Amino acid sequence: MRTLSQAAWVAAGFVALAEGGVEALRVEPLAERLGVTKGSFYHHFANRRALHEAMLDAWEHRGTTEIIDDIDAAAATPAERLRHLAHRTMRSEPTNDAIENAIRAWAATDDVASAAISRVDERRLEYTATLLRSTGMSPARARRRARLLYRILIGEFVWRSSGGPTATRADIDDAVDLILA
Amino acid sequence: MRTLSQAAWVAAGFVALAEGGVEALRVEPLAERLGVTKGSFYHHFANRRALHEAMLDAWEHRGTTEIIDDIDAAAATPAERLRHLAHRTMRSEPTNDAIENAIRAWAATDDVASAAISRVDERRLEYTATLLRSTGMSPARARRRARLLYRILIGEFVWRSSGGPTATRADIDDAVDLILA
DNA sequence: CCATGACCATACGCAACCGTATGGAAGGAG
DNA sequence: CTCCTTCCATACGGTTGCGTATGGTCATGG
Repeated sequence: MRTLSQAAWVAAGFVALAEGGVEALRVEPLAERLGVTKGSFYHHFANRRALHEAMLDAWEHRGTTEIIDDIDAAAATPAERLRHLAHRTMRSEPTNDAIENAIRAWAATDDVASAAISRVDERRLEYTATLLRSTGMSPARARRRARLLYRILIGEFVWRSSGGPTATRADIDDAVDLILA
Repeated sequence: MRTLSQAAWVAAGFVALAEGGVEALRVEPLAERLGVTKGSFYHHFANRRALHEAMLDAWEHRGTTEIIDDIDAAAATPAERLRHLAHRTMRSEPTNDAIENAIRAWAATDDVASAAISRVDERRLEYTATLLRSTGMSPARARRRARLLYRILIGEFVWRSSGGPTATRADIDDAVDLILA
């Protein structure tokens, strides 16, 4: 007997989130997509809001440690790690883009989402600043340049998903060079 | 007798858009906010979608010519104009941030919104690239740097509205200096 | 076996909206 | 004054979705 779990609902939620934003996180459509009725949903979750918060939790965990570990493993020197971070952002899957952007847009009107994404942003930012300091940059400048790079990456994500151009390899390398200058 | 117009509905729509995103653009809540009933709405618009498109039209006109004219009038040299453009973005009103971000998020799932914002982006980008070329930069590099600056500005808008830090004057000046380097 | 709990279907009440149909008030044109 | 148009109120039907209540099924431990 094939039975569902909270995780299955969360996974389906991310698909819906990527396709239609937060407003697409509706119980009955999700149930139909999963081939069950909402009786199942309300067995696993107290209400719609509980799914939202479970999704934010899951995303927060994946959004921090996963990326950082991956980059640490893939490159050795700080400059190479920065480049890898930027390129990874550039060629991220469209679904990931859409999820991240949907959550960021969501955060504009939801305090819990805002708090979650702020924690993720802060960890990524601190990681980036640490890399920059490792290249010999002063702490204040490293922090400022990290914020700048982070703005560029957010801009790339958001612009791309609203019809903008995809950054080329040269674009990314140019940006990283400027950050390191 | 105080009577409404399409423009009044569009203006109320922008307030709602800034507060709650596209999903807040609902006919009956808007009517209540305006102190009328939806009978008025359906006199001025064929349906909900017509309001959406009227708003996109209005926003597209304001988002291009207005800003560019303002900057051309406020500063003379290309470098000064770039700096003014960046600072203007930095200290834009929260309401404008919210509207722009809401439309950009909207564009991820709506073709008409996507087309509108793409036209606005292209005009701003071309304007920025022209400024950069005026400083003696090569066309290809100017175009690339313009895209980079645009990513920074989008990142600033979006990040700020999702709980991120507001760029300081030093941040902005630093970024403009890098773009011009 | 059978009793219990996990998992889900079904059915219901309720609320928020969309869009339509219709009539009424108000002001100007003739 | 009368008619016509503009603008809006009221009332209605229909859809979508939330949350609850209740019962059914199936596996499993005792």
